[in-house]
Amino acid sequence: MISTRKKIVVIADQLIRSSGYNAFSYADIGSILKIKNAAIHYHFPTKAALGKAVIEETRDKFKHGTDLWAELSINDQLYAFFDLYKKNEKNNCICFMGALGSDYNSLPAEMQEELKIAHDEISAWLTNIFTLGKENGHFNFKETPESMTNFVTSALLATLILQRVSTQHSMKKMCETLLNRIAKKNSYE
Amino acid sequence: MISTRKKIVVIADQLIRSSGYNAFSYADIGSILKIKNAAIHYHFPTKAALGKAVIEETRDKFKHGTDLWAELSINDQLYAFFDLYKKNEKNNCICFMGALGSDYNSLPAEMQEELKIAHDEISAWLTNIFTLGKENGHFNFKETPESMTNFVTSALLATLILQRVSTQHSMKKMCETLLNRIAKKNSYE
DNA sequence: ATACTTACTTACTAATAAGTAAGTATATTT
DNA sequence: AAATATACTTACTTATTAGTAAGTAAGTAT
Repeated sequence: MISTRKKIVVIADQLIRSSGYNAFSYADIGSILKIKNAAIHYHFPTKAALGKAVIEETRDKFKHGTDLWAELSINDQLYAFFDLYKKNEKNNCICFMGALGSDYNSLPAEMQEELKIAHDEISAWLTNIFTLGKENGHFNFKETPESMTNFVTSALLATLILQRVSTQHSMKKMCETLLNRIAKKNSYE
Repeated sequence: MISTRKKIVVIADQLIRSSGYNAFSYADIGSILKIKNAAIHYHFPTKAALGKAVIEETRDKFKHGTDLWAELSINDQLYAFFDLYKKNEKNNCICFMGALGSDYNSLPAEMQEELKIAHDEISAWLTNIFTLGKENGHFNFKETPESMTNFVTSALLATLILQRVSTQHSMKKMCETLLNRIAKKNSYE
């Protein structure tokens, strides 16, 4: 049995990533869950608190997910990371960083801070993957791991956004292009 | 002397790219221009019409800009394109495609259509640059020009967004990385 | 001189937003 | 059995939103 609180966060997350933070209201969530406006305020006094909770939940999920991948090979961990974006593509959602980063200046301060922390955590994880992959010879690229992290997260974030505007953007193709640049041999797929 | 109509479009453009389409109101524009709400409605009956006008203006500026570049070398035209993003970086603005693409599902239909046209025009121009550059040997990359266009526009769009969230993203570095991948020799800067 | 257009202002409406105060039913604790 | 906490609903407030109707001052055309 999932708590109402949890359900609210899940729906808010979907609304943020499909319509944007400033485009959804408590009424949208209420009508989906068949509860009143005030019930959502009971769990999250302000919209900022709800927005922050969505980012926290995303951080938790990422931490939990990457912990589960820890026993996989470096290659497979990178593929698993790519799969997160392919899943978003399938659900017609952009990633939370694309959704909230583009609205950054209109976000409440507590969400801005939380978003920065989330970005740093994801970047740190991916940079570590690239560092290890380079050390043990699985990966072969000239740039620094940090630079490659910026490169890859940028490409994946933007591909989700641009898919809405044009049919020519495909996550599968983007992942292949990225892997060609990262790995010695493309053993993916 | 700049018309009020033009001023409204310029300010709306800045507001969209700094705060987002759903985060700005006619009141914001009115307070900047010291005119009343209704005066903006006189020029743009609906917010959708204003939003559409902003995209049309951006299309015009791009068309005009690229026409002026037509006599430059292929390399210099690409650098000029990169400079558009560096200018945005300086003004602490994301690009209109990043701002409106991420809010795509909450945009009025007439803006969605206009945005798709704008994307196709920009993609077509850049793809042509890559095609010509490849043909005459200035560029040297394995992917198709179309694929490279997706790659480059994604990287530039996302770099502007992610700069808000992290100091580690630099447009200068991203452009260098991209040029390393595009050109035989990096003659840039 | 009169009619008409342009570019507004004043003064509003209806809808929606986030947020709150007070009450209620149900379960849990003491 | 009484008190308390949980998870809401009802009913509201205040602010802001996009949008409109009617009026006006200044210029332009006839």
